[in-house]
Amino acid sequence: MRTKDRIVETARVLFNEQGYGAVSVAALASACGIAEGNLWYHFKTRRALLDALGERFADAIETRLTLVPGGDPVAGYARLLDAIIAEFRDFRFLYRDQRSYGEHGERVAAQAPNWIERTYLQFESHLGALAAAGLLDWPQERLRDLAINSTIILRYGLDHYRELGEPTGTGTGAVRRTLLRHLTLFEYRLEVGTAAQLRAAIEVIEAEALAA
Amino acid sequence: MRTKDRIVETARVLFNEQGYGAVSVAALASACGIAEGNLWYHFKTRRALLDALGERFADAIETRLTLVPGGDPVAGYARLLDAIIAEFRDFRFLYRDQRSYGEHGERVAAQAPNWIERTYLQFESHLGALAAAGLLDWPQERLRDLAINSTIILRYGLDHYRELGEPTGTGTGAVRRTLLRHLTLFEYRLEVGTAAQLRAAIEVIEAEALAA
DNA sequence: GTCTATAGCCCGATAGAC
DNA sequence: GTCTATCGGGCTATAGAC
Repeated sequence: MRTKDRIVETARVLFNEQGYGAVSVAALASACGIAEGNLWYHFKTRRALLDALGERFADAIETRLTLVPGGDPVAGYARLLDAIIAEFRDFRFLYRDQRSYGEHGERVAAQAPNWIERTYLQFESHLGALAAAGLLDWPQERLRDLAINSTIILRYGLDHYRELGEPTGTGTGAVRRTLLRHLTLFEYRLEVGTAAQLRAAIEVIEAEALAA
Repeated sequence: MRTKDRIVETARVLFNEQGYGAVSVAALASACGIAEGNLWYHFKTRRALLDALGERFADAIETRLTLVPGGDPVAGYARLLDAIIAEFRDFRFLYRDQRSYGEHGERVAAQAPNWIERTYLQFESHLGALAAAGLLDWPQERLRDLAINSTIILRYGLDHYRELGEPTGTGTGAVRRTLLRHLTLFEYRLEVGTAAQLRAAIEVIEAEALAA
């Protein structure tokens, strides 16, 4: 199964770099160092390859969604930011190139709206934990709006900075800027030390992305 | 020149509906009721057609960017919302299908970052006008962040609701939801009557989109 | 499992008659 | 300006030898 996995991983990287529609099966096989026919042996259709990546994507999301507040709420929120940014980065083409393939695979198509709703709830619970600990001064009834707006800004941050003409590759600071942008939504209501901790966490996430 | 204009307009609608990459020149010619060769006469390359649409797009943006505060700041802000939503709707494929063509045309590619920056400033000045009139209670130093975050949420609202599995065509309420979503950023700091006026304006914009 | 070879299709673009 | 006819190329996918 080693070749099959290498195909999937190489495809993920190439799709992220060049776009799903711009990577032909021939180019992918070449990048894998195998013949094109061999790739067709492992994946009967181009679509089957996309679906395999969709399954990986679904697993990553479900894992991230298990992150619930507990212990230090600041550290918990930093972990959530780290995980969601990694998700956006590792499966960027799935977020970006949706028009290049008719529809997602069954699992992704069926679950995507549900994942977004649960992401809202996840952010709401983490932000609620900060509020409950007295670190975030935010009224309960506006917590859901804050969670939704945070999710949207994190989700589209990289796309937005690309449209602004800034590079979005690793080490360009686009991740950092996206995280700081979402922080502007509520930083002025954070306890000073908490704000500093989150800013420090953001620098760590950016540095980790650079190392990876 | 009537045929040429009809090609451009038909292309705009089809690209918005089906995506730039999904509309072949043959399909476009068929939709225009002309032969494919005739279309090649009017546009030497598929790319030339895209550039023609890019010019229209640039004109629409420059027109929208001329909207400056003056007179009633609430009415002025409502006009801005109306114009920017129309822009997102009329040239949706240019915002959405950027991966389907290598790069934008010269004018769009060169100006896009500048347009975004000026849009930030435009929102900042309109929100500032509301604040200056005592209708929005928002500190001067956080006005720019509010403007940027508003811009981002308006820009990606339709995309987000589509990912949420909701229809985004005309009359589906996606425009309304997008506008209301951006309003959650500062509605709680608006004077009550102003909030009501903006909500009413949003209903008008949604109704107009339905009629058009 | 991996390869070579090739079928079959659709696309963007051209040539040339009217 | 508009048409019909066609070319060359790249792509997904298949057939079959090793």
